[in-house]
Amino acid sequence: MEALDPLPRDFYRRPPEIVAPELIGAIISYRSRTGLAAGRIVECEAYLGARDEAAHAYRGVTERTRVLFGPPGYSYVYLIYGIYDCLNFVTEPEGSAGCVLIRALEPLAGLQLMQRRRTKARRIEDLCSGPGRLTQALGITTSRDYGLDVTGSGRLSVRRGKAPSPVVEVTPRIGINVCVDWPLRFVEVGSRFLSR
DNA sequence: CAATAGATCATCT
DNA sequence: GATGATCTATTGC
Repeated sequence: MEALDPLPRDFYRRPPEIVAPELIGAIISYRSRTGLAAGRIVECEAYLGARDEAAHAYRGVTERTRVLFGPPGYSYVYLIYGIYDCLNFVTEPEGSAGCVLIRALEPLAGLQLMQRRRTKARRIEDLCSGPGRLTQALGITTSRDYGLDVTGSGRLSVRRGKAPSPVVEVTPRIGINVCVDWPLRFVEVGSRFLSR
């Protein structure tokens, strides 16, 4: 797993609607004190920044959205509904604020660790199938993991997946109430590990 | 199986 | 003071 190269910063320095479909099949790994956990991205969504009313960056720079306007290839983590953390990767050149929300993973490594963090998950399919679920399974939190460089070998990294490339399908995004019809959600066709 | 309520708090108005 | 890029448990058919 460590043998695969991380995706370079240039990969992220492009529009999120281009980066997102290419992230399907890529591998996220996270090292915590208790061990390593990793999964393959099977579902994600693009958020476009200034041209996208559903994006956090739409209303400009704030304390929370600061990293979104910085250089690409960093983590944007935030708390939603007071309970769950959501993981995004910053795209676009510095000054422009696109990002990709990771919505579901196919668990690959550290399954036992994930299981321990998500005692409510009864099946493997429930471990990482949702934005709040995967952060819980990996142990990612807003306070610890905001603004990490994911292009190196730090505790959070994203690596290119193995061939063959997955078949990707586009659908509208989930859980928002503006720009509802925009085709910016990307999933691996036929995956058992998607969110509902 | 589908619909719905409740949890819970950082961020923004 | 209102509002979420969600998840789970519970209720009802």
